[in-house]
Amino acid sequence: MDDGTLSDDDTLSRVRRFNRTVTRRIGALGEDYLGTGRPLGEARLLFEIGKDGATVRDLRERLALDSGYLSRMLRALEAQKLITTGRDPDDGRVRRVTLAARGKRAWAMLDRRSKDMAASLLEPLSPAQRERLLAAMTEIERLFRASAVTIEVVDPFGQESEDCLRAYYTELQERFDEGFDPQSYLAARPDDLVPPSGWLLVARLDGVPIGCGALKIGGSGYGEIKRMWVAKSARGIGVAQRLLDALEKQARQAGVQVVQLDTNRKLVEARGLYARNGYREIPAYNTNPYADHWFEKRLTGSDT
Amino acid sequence: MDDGTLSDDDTLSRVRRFNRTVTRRIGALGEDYLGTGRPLGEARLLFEIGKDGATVRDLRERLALDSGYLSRMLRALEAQKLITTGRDPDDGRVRRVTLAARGKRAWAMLDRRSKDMAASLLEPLSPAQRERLLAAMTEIERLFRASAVTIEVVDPFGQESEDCLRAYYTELQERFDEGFDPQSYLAARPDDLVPPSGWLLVARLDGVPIGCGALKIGGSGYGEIKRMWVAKSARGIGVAQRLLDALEKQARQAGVQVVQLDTNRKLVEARGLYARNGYREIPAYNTNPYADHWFEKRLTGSDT
DNA sequence: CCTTTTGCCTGACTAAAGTCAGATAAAAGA
DNA sequence: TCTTTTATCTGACTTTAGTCAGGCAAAAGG
Repeated sequence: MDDGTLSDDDTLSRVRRFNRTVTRRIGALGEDYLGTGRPLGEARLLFEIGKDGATVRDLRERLALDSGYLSRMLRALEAQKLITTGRDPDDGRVRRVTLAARGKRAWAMLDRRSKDMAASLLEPLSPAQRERLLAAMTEIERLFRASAVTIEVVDPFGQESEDCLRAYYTELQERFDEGFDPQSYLAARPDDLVPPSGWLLVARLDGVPIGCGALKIGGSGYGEIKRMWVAKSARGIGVAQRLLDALEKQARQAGVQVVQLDTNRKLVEARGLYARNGYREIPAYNTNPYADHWFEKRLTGSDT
Repeated sequence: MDDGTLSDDDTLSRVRRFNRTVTRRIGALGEDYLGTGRPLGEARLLFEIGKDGATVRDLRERLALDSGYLSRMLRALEAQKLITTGRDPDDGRVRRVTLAARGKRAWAMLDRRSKDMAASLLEPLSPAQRERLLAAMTEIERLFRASAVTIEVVDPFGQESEDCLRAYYTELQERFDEGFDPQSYLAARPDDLVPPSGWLLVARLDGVPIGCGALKIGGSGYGEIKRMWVAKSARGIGVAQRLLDALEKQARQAGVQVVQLDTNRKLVEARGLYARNGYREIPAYNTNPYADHWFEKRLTGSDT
């Protein structure tokens, strides 16, 4: 439990300090936002509607606003002739909001201000400093994304499971030399992934599935890892590692002593991941036509 | 004017994206702040009062609040028995605010939440990722600080001028082998630094002077740079470079063709700065007892 | 000692932000 | 078809955040 790094007070205060610094800096910009003479709420709303317009439902979700409140603000914007609203052609309940000419101008002004603000942050810096700032920003964003990834057990019959599986198969199809035919593949059936005989984990970023991994319990202390997949857009931030950790933890809890898995020679990153995590290559333990390598790992004392 | 880097749309959108990402992440914390059931303003105030208490004047300054508004909030906290107030022993006009027992508990809770939040950001990351996150945060803070530094012409008879000069002299005293005695030093007199016969520039960070530099106009196209100083706490973020740039710009505008300056052998960074900026070492042009090196630079076509 | 200045407080406002309980109409489901 | 759900709107509120004009007392300056 005592993690050393996490309980380190200094580390935490570093993070808190960063928050303070950045909020102050960005708070100052927020005021600039207001510099348009419009209340912040309206400005944000206007900005969020964007050039292409949006549905009210979408806005409500994106800005996390009370539906009544949003409706009122929209009407205020309408009264100022900044937006026009109309029914959504596909669903008569949904309203579509579009920027009117004045609204487009207001939007452009907000956009300009936002750019100016960003520029004013860079302006006093030397080219070298700018480069370092951008690099650090990119790094922070990546790591914030990484930190926002959650892993959860899901129903293998659910929608998300299906979406992940389809994405997984599509990827295999693209990458395998021999192509990929789900029919001939030794897939785990959804029934095999219902606890306690198996688990399907999904990794999400902002609610959207971006990876999965499954554990199938076999006989006499054996377990098999299947369906390891991470969306291209979310690679390089340690999602696969976390999925693997979670699966192994789950396996341990289920009394599994040896975890096995197979993989294709084209999936190099996967092989690297398994090697890093102490998986040893073993002879084929199944006849999966798409498998070129078979691995196993003996799980030792629980470490959590 | 066309800077290339600054007008680069991609660079700006990078910055804006960072702002969005971070605000969202930190906005989520703001709500956590609220998770205490207290309005944000009160929570911030309570937090700012801190374990040691604070004077009302201090709070007003730190949180940039209207004095009436602050007073009202304090009264609200008092009504909730979170704080107690009393006169400042040194100045009967000033009021001191101290956390009462309940206030201390509330404060501890806010502190806990803030820590938890920071921890929850780190928790999903691997040790290597954590390290990189902290490094990037430190870098961003440094560069934000750098970007927040402003440079302005000030009155050489003013308070800030005096403060800077004293700090400058103290530093010289510490660093020169031979010590430093202002009396025997060939200082620029304040009168020499009043435009248009001279300029005194002060660099500020959050309103606090952290550096200065002066330009003294001599005869026949000559100018001399004096009083170059940057506070220890603000070194390594390019303040001296910016001061030098500003002084040279000022010199150009004043028709100066050659800038001269002297410096002591112990001020190595300064010598490096001048060398980097095209200053050539020349024979002694004065009899300053503390000078070991004399430099000059011929200013060419204006570049701004 | 008298005038200013400083620090804090009060009263009287306002605007922004947000909540909540229905009402209404379209779409989906049984 | 009838019910239920979903998407939005309206009206009636509250809370938060903030401004501004004085007012009073302590301290500082002359």
